[in-house]
Amino acid sequence: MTDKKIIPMTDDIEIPPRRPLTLRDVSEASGVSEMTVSRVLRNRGDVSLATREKVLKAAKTLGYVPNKIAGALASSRVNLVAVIIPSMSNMVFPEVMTGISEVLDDTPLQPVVGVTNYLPEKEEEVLFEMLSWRPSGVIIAGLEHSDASRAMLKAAGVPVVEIMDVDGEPVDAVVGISHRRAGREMARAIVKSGYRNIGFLGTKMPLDHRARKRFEGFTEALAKEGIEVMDQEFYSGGSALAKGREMTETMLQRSEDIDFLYYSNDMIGAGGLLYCLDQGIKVPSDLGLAGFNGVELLDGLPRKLATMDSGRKAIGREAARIIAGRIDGSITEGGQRIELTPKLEPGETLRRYR
Amino acid sequence: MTDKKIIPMTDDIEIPPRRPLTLRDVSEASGVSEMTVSRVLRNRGDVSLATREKVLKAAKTLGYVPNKIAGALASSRVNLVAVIIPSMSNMVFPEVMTGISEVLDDTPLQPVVGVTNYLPEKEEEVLFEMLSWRPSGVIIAGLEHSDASRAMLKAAGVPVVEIMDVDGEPVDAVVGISHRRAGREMARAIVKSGYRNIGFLGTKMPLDHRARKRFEGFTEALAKEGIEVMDQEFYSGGSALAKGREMTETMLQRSEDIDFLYYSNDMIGAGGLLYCLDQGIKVPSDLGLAGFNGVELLDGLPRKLATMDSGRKAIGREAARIIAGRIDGSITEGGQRIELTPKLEPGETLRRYR
DNA sequence: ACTTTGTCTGTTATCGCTAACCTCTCCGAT
DNA sequence: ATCGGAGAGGTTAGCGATAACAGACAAAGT
Repeated sequence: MTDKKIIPMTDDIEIPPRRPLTLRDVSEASGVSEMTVSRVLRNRGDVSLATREKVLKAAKTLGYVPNKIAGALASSRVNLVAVIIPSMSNMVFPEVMTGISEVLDDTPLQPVVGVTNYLPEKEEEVLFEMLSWRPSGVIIAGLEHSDASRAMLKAAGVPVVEIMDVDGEPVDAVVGISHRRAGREMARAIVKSGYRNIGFLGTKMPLDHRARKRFEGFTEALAKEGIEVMDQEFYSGGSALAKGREMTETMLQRSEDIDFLYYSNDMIGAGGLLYCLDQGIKVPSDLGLAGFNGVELLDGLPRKLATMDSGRKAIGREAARIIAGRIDGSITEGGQRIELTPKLEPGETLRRYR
Repeated sequence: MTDKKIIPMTDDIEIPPRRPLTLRDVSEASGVSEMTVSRVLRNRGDVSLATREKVLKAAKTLGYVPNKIAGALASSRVNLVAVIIPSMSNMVFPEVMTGISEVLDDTPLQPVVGVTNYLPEKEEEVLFEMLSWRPSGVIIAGLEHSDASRAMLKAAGVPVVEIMDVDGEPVDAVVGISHRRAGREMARAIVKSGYRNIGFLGTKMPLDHRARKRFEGFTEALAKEGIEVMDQEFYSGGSALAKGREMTETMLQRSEDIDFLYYSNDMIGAGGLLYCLDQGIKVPSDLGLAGFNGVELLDGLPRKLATMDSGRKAIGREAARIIAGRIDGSITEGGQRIELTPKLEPGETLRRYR
């Protein structure tokens, strides 16, 4: 207040700050200590109404944006939750994110996303990078990680929730469904409907452990009925819908007797369905179809594809709840395990119970 | 090295560190100064091979993860680029992200995503939050921002690239297409194909400025031909594909003479197309259809929907290039403007030139 | 032998903020 | 009058890294 700086007076009202603003600038502008400004800006401790308003006004007119880097370092509190997922471009992870955001929006926490493209090395990199920002929690897809990744997760000293899958050993908490079981249940439903010559069409199979586990559960349950998968086809890359068409065509030509196609996800399943309708193949009487995930896209198809809802939004919500609870102290122990039950949605591409 | 801590000796070999590791721990473990460790870990300055190896080994066995918060504060360098987009769940932004990542992967920079759900207030919040981490650059969708947001962007003192749209005044650089022009061109193509009774079906229209501008350009070009949009229908929320069906049904019932439907995006367009095929409506002879975006999903449809590719990946790449260039100093001035040209893809839902 | 140069490593002072502690005032209870 | 304690705000010391400068030492030049 007393020390005046020589400011070149021009016609401008705003003096664009070359150097980014700090608490000190606000403190000088409002005539109180930096600490008080800090208190006002964080709504901490007792500050008189008058001072509070003075400070807020100064901060606003200056356009002050607090530096969280400094804040985080000083308080060793970071309101970030690392979310590590394999991909953003299929319909599944955006929905998981929605569930996570829904819950975190009511907390001071903020999700930060890292994408691994289903590559373990990339996962390791992304994890390392994210942990170096010292997030307050980690949500990570899948249970399969490199040793180094697991070590980092353990050493991070923050809550970790592995999501999507429960078939395996989690580092800490886990929220998901059993994909093996999902595969088994679908197999049973298919057999129950009277199909016997079954083909499997899959995606990114070496890398997508969840798809792999579904396939394993699927073949296992079929084996119990004395049935073997008649044909299989894998792909990766390209437009899933178009790939679904192509693969379906290929398989139907190769294996004429086939009467059911189980797809590793709804997108290629939808492609297959559209292909069948185009070709005038009678679905579900001559050929049954099923996918996996329960994406809402299916609602717009001419016929509703049989699928199994994987509860993505719920998974996101539960995972976020665990993280939030552990951070705010309302949950004290770790290692929780939430297994959701996928629901079979028979749609219209599975013969009615016979 | 000299001061021994009392550690309860158990059978475990690893002593899980309760307190997160710091440079000091590595420095003590390897017998050199913190500074040297820092140099090794960042590959800066000269360090003898012997020391380097010693340090790296210590860091690895301890499982040290550098604290970027401290690093960023000390160096006032943050390798993050804030990317602010309205939504993650449609197909367009994941593709933009792909373009961005492609370019940033070759740099030390890392994208961090914030989602606004098309809400200006949320955009302001997200922007504030991200700027408080002092990113090295900002990529933000759209040219329409609240005054406060624009002020923050200007004051941030980092390169800003507004993407997707070029119809308006950017804060700094801009990369995108002209949606007004896209609308106009589509209108011309439609009229040229002989359609006259044209309906428009749109999404999230009050909030999605790009869709609005396309609509404006569209009606403007039609007006030049003395044509008025015959009917229009808007929606928000729900499964886009299913909504496309519903809206199409509604409109066709309401306005019997209609012979063309222009959709504000490919997803609802695809829904409309599927509906028409279901109903046995002759596309494109009795009814023409067109969407917008050029999403790859269209490749799998029974008939290829007319659309206009918005070059999302290219937009992401160009934006990232500007940011990267400005940060590494290879680009010195700001304010660049890159207008990409959307390409009409007539597909099979637009009558051939008559 | 003595400076010069370069290589490698250590020391010191921040970066912008917050935790923890401290001071001062004022007011009611005793 | 004295004391306790709440309310309001200030002071000091880091948080964990890095920039910038400052040695130490060995090889090289004169």
